Amino acid sequence: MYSAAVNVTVNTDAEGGPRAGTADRLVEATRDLLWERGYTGTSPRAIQQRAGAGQGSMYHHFAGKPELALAAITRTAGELRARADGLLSGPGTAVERVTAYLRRERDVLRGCPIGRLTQDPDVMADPVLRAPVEQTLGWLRGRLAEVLAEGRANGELPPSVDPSVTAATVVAVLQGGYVLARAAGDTDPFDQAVTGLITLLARPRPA
Amino acid sequence: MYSAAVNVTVNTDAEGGPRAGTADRLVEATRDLLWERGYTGTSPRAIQQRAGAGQGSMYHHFAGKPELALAAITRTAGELRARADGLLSGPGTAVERVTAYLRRERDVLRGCPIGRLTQDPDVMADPVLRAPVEQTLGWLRGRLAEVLAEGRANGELPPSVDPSVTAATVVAVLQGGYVLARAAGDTDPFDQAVTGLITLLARPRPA
DNA sequence: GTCTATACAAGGATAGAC
DNA sequence: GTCTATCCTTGTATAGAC
Repeated sequence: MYSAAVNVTVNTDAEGGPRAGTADRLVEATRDLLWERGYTGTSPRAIQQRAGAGQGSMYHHFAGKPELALAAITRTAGELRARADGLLSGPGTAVERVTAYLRRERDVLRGCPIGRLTQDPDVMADPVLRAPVEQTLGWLRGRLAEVLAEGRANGELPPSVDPSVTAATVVAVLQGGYVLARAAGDTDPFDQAVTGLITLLARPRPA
Repeated sequence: MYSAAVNVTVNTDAEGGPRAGTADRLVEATRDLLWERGYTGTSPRAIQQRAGAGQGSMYHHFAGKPELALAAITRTAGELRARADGLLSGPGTAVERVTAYLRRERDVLRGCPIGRLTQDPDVMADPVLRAPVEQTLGWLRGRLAEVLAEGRANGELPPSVDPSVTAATVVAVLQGGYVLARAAGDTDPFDQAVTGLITLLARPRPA
């Protein structure tokens, strides 16, 4: 079994930066590769090459591929959560904050680094690797539901808009928007999906 | 280069059925494995075992993994399109047909067999394999846009509902719903995402 | 901590017998 | 058409020297 904690030399440089320690560089390389190629498509060799580390070095810092993946996924999940919370807990009305989150700048054609893991059977089959994926997306739906509930409470949104249900719709539009954009090789479908949702959400209530 | 045409012995049995020809069984096995494990995660060996065919047999019928994958993807794309069109061109008002399509029975936890290929870098990197993915999802958006345009024309939907834009939203909710369901290990988030969308779509227009 | 050597299964395919 | 033998590369890791 491998644990969530990773031994990383204390390092004042930014994570993964040019002067980062070897362990950090390995984690950053793994993050990139998981995002691009998924778990199955990512080999230890490829990680080592991208990190500029040797075989022995990698296995000194990490027990193997699953442990490295866990470190990578955990770090990515933390960042995703922090950025989402920054916008959803920021200034503005409820609908404005949800809109800001939907419209925030994204690397659309690369897709969601957490959502994509959902398609990786080896990740989903391993409870340890799966947990951060499940938790992150679960948290996001919950946080969005809170904001939507605010909006309903203060009359921005009609009573027909169930917060939990609508939160699922919002996250689904993002995750699905990535799929459409990648299929089309173009960010347009993503932007359209988001625009369509915002239009439906912001439509003035029936008098 | 491999082509889209596949030599399949004329066979009165259902495709992939118990008495299907070897070529058909290979294609069916490939379809299953692509759906479950993606392109990178699917080996020729695994295909042969699932199809009950030997090495030599497989390479007699197909030039290699990419050609098999193309046959599998093409068949899956055709089925997806036929089923969607059946509902979208069926009876009922525009909103009813879109709702019927959204609510149709699905193997939610397995996800979309076409959408998932979007996450496979080796598929997306190959124009031949990529084309059916791009076309199928593009066609679906277009067909939905037509139905939504009908709905707007006859007053079911308000003028604010742009058909193309909303079609992207509809497909995104489905594709993203799969992601959420798989992450949660539960079909609920999918159903919620769909319900949320239908609620927003069917909301009576402001007087 | 990092390097090199070694190991062995699996991926992906070809050759030629039957 | 199908089977077996063979081939080379890559995936994933261990062992031990430096």
